[in-house]
Amino acid sequence: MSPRKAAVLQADGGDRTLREHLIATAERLIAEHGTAGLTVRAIAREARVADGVLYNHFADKEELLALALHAHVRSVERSLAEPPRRAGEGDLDANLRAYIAYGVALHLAILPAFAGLLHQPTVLARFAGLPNPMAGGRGLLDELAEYLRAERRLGRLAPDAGVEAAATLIVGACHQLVLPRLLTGAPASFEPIPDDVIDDLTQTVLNGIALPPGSDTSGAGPAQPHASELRRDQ
Amino acid sequence: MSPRKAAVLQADGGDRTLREHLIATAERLIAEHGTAGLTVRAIAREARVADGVLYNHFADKEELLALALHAHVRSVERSLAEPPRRAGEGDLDANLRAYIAYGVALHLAILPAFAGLLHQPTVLARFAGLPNPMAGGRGLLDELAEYLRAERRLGRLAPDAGVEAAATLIVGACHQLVLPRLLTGAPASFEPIPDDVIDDLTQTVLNGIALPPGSDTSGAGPAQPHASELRRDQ
Amino acid sequence: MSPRKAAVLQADGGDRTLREHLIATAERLIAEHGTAGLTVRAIAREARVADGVLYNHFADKEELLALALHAHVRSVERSLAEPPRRAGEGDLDANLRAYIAYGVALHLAILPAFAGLLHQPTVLARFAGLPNPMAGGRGLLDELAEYLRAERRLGRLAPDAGVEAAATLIVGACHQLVLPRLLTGAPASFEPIPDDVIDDLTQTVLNGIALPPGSDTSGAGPAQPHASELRRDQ
Amino acid sequence: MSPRKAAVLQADGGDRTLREHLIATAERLIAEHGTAGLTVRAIAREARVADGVLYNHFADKEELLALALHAHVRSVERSLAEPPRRAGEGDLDANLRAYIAYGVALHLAILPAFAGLLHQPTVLARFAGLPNPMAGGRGLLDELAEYLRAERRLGRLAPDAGVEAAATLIVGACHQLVLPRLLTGAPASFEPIPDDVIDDLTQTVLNGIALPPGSDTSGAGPAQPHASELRRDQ
DNA sequence: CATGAATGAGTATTCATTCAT
DNA sequence: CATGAATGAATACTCATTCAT
Repeated sequence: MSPRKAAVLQADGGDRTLREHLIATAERLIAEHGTAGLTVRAIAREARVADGVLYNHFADKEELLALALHAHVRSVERSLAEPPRRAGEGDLDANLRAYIAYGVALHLAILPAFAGLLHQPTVLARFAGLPNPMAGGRGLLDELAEYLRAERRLGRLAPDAGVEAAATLIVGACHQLVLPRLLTGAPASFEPIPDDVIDDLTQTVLNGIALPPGSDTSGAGPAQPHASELRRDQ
Repeated sequence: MSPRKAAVLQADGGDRTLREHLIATAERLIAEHGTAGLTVRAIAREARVADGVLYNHFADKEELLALALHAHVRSVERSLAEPPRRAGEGDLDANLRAYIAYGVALHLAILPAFAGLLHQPTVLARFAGLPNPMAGGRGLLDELAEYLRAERRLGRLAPDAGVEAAATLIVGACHQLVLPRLLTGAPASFEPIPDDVIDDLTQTVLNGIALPPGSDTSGAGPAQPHASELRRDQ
Repeated sequence: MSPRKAAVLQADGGDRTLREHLIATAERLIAEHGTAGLTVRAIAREARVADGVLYNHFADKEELLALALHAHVRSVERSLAEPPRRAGEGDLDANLRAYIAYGVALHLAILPAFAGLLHQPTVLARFAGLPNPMAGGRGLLDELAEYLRAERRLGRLAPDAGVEAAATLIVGACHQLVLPRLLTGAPASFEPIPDDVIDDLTQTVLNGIALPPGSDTSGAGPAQPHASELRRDQ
Repeated sequence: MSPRKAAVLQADGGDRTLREHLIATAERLIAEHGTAGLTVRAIAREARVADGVLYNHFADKEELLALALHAHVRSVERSLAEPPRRAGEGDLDANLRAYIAYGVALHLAILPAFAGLLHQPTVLARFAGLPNPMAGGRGLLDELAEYLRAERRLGRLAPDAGVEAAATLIVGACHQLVLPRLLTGAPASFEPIPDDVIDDLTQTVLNGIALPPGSDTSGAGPAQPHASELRRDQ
């Protein structure tokens, strides 16, 4: 008399609801092929489940997609070595490098999934409504800014360091390293970003590109105020 | 002797070809709603023209899209104050700010248009075949890197400045400032980025966030080598 | 547990699948109007069914056409008295007549269906892939030639009889009797070929048209070698 | 003040009307690629003439096609060595062979053109209304029958020869030799029919395939009346 | 509550025909 | 009378969604 269970779940341990099974299946398809061109039928077939079952558990395709996207992001986050959350520990330099590596890996895994949804505001809105909406760049950005703020508080960064700007630069660089690949190649099988590129980004953010203090281009005093004198005081 | 003219062109000034009219219409639709979900019929209806007329002027939808995209990019570029191409002129600080402002505005206007095409490589390929394929991020990146390299050559930047990294950071930041908006709203409704955000980015790239030379957090010597000593020599 | 059933099937006896219903409908349309100009929508409308339903049961239009064509050919074959397959039995004369009658009736019913496909080789290829690909003329030709060869082996035909030629003549005559009708009317309105036409063909193939042996037109010897002396030995 | 002339005609000698030019162009296209898939635009482009000009000279596409088809048939006829029209002259044998060769060549050139029209009754009706509608098999059939009738009258054929049947068999064989090629291969570049195939057909029609007079299969008298005794008298 | 066939609006593209110039 | 761009109905096919079983 209890409600029928989908065959595919009986084959399983049986401790997963069909709803969860569908989300997991959609998540896997999103991870493998991105969101674009993903049809309801493909999900149902991959889940070894009837087409219409989706509508017993979700309002529509968009709700399922939002949930699957969410699950995808969370599982990507889980699979990556977390960037250092505690300021003051370890090498500042290495910590920053870890953030960059993390951001690149995160975007590499997540951006393709979002690419197909940019014109589906309802999916994104639903996604935003879910707990832990860390993805999309915003979450990482805030976390990094917070970390940098803490480091600044601890005196490991310049007291006038533009931490929000630095966070934007770093997370943005992660996008920039990933985007060109999305425009040209297959979603999977991307080669890793070379270490020296990440090193250069780290050092450049730390030190900037202005002339070092005391240098002189003309021999007759600085033609322009030294960068360190410009800091925040413009 | 001349063939019939489309009704919509007679109502107009009348000196525009239907081909131009169609490109302009598609361009407007792209600017307003992005490329994704843009149908041939929507373009024809918006242009107040029969469905099939498109194929009298373009090989297929993709050709029209590529041309409209191109027109969109060019008109955006035309509407923006160009960044300084000549190194050594003007304020380095102001030049960088101009680049950032330009990049942000460019991406703000252009990214939504490209977003829908991430999975239609053929349109992108056709677009790349058109003259002035500067957009897409790549062009700006190279141009900025080249500018920075020239400034470094002129001695207006640190001799060991990571110009490629800086370019990546800056262009990436432009993406980062725009991407979150893509996930929430319609392209047409995007507001400009505040000036102080751009200023902060500029200063941070120029000066970095490391502790200034000579500063000391513990009074017992630097716990870690000073940033300027790390430069390129690790 | 079972999914919905098409409304049109409920009105029917109800024991037919929609797939069968679609094939039968297409078959009827082919029988009535031939294959050419037959659209997917026409089939769906005639079957009182939604447009897209076709693609739940067939890969594409061509598969349905090939199957309907196949069904048409089989039902025509079933409706016709089969020609004698065993040589040596019955009247040679009557056997031949039966072959001709069969061929004419077959072509009369089948040629219009194939006519529209002369330039759609893919449908023909799929059709050829189905079991019992006897139609199209080739099958009947081979079968008839084989039958005649057997009769010759049994001594019921002249030892030098041109059985392949005879088969070509007979099957060709079947075409010839049908083709002119294709050019003028609708397939459904074709009337059967009169019996005496078939008789004449039979006798002419059996006996030829040359002068009988021993006859003489001029009284001064044959102006040309007698036909029977020409047999195969020229 | 005289009506404008199409540019393409001025380049010509100028003694051809545009109507004739269009018919000739369509004829050439039909000869090269058949009737199927032949578009009005293709004809106009090939004729180097505006699309709409067709409708100044013909009621519609179908009228032009019927006329072009007619012209095609006539020009094919003109290009072929005519079969012997005069009975009593030459070798009967050779004459028949010439008819077969003619029929095969005629059908090879003409059938592809008709293939695409089998479902356009209006084109065919218009074609039938034109003078000299010899094609389609009917014309050749009648001519051959008439020739055979004359030979019979002259005593060069059996007095009870089934000339209509023989004509049907021969013309039909011509179809049969051509049709299989149409179903499988490219319209052009067909290899010629081997001479011995034509010889066999000729001899078989002349002599039939029945047992020769006086032969006996069982030694106990003919199991069935001899073919020559069956002639016309059943 | 699962099933999966049925639905039908929607997609890009073609092409005979019209008609202002 | 020629022009050739404009027209729009038609084509095969897709896919999110529904619903009787």
